[in-house]
Amino acid sequence: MNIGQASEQTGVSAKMIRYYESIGLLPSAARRENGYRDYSDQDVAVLQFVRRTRDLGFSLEEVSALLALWTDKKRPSREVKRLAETHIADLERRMREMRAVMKTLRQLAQHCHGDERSDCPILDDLAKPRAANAKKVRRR
Amino acid sequence: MNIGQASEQTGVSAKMIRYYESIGLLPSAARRENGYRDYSDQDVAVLQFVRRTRDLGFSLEEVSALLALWTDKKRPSREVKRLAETHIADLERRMREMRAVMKTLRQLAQHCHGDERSDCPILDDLAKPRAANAKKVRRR
DNA sequence: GTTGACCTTCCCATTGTGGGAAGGTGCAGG
DNA sequence: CCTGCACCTTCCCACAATGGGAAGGTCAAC
Repeated sequence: MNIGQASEQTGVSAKMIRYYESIGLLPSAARRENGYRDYSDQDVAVLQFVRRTRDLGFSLEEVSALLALWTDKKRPSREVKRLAETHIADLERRMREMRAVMKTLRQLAQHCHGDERSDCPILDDLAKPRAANAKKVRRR
Repeated sequence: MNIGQASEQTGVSAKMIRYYESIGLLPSAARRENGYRDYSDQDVAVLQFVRRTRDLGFSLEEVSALLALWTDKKRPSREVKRLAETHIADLERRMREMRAVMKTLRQLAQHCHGDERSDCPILDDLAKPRAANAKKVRRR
C-alpha cells in the first residue's frame, strides 16, 4: 500500500513516516517500480507500535530502543520494564514541577482583581527577584 | 555592568540575554566604547522578570506580552489575569494528558514481570493497535 | 608582554513536526 | 489523446529555546 494509506491507518503523517525512515528508526521501505514506497501490513503494525509509544511520551530514541526489544524475542522483560519505569519517573518529575508552578500561578491569579484597575499583584510579584525558583518548567 | 555580571545576577545565561535582545524581546542593550553591552540595575530587574516568567513556564511570546503589560502602567489588571489564566488552563490540560499516560504506563509496568523471562505485556500491549489514544504528550 | 578571563559576532545542533516547492505518476472524464 | 487532480518523490526552510564552539577583540593582573 502507498504511504498515504499507511499514514491513514496508523495516524502517523506521511511526512513523519519518511522522517523516521531517514533517521534509521524504521528500515528502508520497499519500493515499487515507480519509486513509490510500498507498505505491508507488517509495516503498518510497526508504525502503529511507534505511534502508540509516541503517544505515551517516549522520545524517538526510546521508541527505537523499544522497537529493538520488541523485535528481539529473547531479551529479558526486565529491560523493557526498566525503560518504562525510567520514563514513568521522568514523567513524575515533570508533573511535580508543573504542580509547583501551577500552585504559584493560581495564587498569583487569585490575588489579582482582574478588572479595570491597573494595579496587579501578578506583575508585582513577577517583578520581585526570588531566591528559590522552580527551574525548567518548559512547554511541550 | 558586563553581560557576565548581569547573567550571574539573574540566572539568565549570557547566550540567552543576547538571544532575547536579537529577537526583540529585550531592547538593545547600551554599549560601552569597547562594544561591550552595559547593563544597569533596571536592566537586571527586567531580566529577573523574564527569568521568573520563564520559570513559570510562559513562552517567550507570553513573556513579551507580560513585559509590555508590566511596562504599561495604565493597562487593566484584567488583561494580565487573562493571560495567567490561559496559561494555567494550558498547564492543566497538559497535566491531565500526562496523568492519563502515566496511568496507562503504570498499569503496563505493573503487569510485566521484569525478570529474565522474555514475555512482556508492555510490548504486547504496545503492539496492539488502539482506537482511542491520548495524543501529544510530548517531552519538555 | 603574555596569560587568562572576559567580551563580540556567526554558524551549527538539538527534537519533532509542518509547510511548501519542483517535479514525476497514475487514473478518470471529457 | 489531453487535462486535471490526487498522489508520490526529494529537498529545503521554519518553529521554540537553548547550548556549543570558532575566530577574534579587550582588559586587567602579574
